[in-house]
Amino acid sequence: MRPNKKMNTINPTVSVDCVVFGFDGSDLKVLLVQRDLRDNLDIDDDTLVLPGDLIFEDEDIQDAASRVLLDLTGIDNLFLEQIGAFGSLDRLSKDKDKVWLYLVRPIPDSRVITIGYFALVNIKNYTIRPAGFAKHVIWKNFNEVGELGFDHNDILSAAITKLRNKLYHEPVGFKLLPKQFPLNHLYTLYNTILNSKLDRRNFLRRILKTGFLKETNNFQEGVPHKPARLYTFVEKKFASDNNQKFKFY
Amino acid sequence: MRPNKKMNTINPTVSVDCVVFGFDGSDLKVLLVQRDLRDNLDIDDDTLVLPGDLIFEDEDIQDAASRVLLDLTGIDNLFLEQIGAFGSLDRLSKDKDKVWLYLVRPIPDSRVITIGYFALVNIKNYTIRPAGFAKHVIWKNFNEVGELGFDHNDILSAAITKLRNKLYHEPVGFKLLPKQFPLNHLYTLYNTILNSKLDRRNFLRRILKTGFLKETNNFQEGVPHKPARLYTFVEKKFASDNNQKFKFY
DNA sequence: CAAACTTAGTGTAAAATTTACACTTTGAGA
DNA sequence: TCTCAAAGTGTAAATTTTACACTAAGTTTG
Repeated sequence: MRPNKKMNTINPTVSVDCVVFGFDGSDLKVLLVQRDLRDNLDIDDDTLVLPGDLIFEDEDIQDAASRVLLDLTGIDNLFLEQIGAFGSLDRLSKDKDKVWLYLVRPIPDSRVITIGYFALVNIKNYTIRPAGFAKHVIWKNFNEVGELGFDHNDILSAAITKLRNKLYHEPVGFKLLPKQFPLNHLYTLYNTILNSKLDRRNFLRRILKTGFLKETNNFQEGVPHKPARLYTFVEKKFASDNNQKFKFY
Repeated sequence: MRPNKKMNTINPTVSVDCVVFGFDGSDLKVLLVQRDLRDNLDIDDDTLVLPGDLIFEDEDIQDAASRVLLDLTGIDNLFLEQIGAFGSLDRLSKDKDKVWLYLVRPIPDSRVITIGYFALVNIKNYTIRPAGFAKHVIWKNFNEVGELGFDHNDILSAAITKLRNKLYHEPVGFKLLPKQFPLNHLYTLYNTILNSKLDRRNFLRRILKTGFLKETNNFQEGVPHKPARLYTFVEKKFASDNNQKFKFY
């Protein structure tokens, strides 16, 4: 092993943690893992945490985040954006967290700085979960998230703030929906995430005026009422229009 | 030395780098250091870099950024905000960067992830620089920044983007100006940083309507024309008004 | 098959905001 | 006292935002 070649060894001082948001049509959801089940530990600890892991020495940080999500959930190649670095000195100092660290980490006392990422997924793509994941990966309603392990509530707070800001300035809502969706789903999504009650007609008019939506000739199926027309997001249009003044809603 | 007590040892894998913006009345400036002079190296390398350093094991990241700025410039206690983590695998791989690393770093080949911070200062507070700093610390016009060491151009890009966004949504322009300032300085600042040519009357009206400015009974002195009235920023008013829809200009 | 139910889909007028635009005033300096 | 440079100031037209409620269409139930 040559000195300059780091053979995929673990970097014990830097980790990534991912906030994965989903939307089920009425609630905003976050992907969480129960760490004792994930790591096959036989301890009295049902703490939920964000999916995350230490990085490898020769691994790009964002690649590490992708790897974690792929390993854990089978979700590949998704929209990922950095939230920031979290490095408080006491971020690993809760008692239960220490127990866990001593059981699974090579250097349990190491100071670890974590880089938070956030992702938006269409939750329907992941309702049929590979069997192995079912036990320890859960979609939790954002509003019902309790105390998480480590400093993960802080990371989650930063993520929701970022999501809300993005919703105002970039067309990201679509990432939480299927390719084709009725406008009312988008409307509900905005109201849910922004905690608001927007005027429906004004919302529809404005969202259409942006030009990011294209109507299809398909309609909802299997609904017990008049089926709504489905729309798609016109991905191309955004990059060009990407000026500072853009306000999505 | 007890095992859990890390006696202020250096963490060789995590650093901080700071983008300090200043405004001299007509140009946006960035604080840069010439690393060979800073580190007393007798090498053929006049590369400019952002002020930065490795962190200590028992040091909060943001505290590390503060320390760097205090050590280097005498600037204490300033507005600092995280930009994000930068960790590309090749961020330290330019030839000149490697030479420098081998001369000053305990573990020159270590993979280092850096956390970027950005700061806004009133440049006038720092024109009288303590003698020791004068040689290697410079205020460079933002538009004239060339190739920096490491990945510091990337960090700078992220910083300017962040600054421009903040200018739209938060009253941060004041941090770049003295306590009392004429409105035209603020106007020039916006035009300079946003690369725009805003309508002057509309700008003044809107900026006053926000309620964040209070007129004083003081006027410019020593100017060869009608002295303008000076205004101050009413710090308190912001936090309360901090709603999502706020658009500063 | 008719009635009831549920959500889809649609327009307008008033209010508020934004935009474009140019001349007079004031103090300093020559 | 004349000149210069920036300060300071208003309005009308265009655009955007807001508030607001009924009809249409498909599904289900009796």
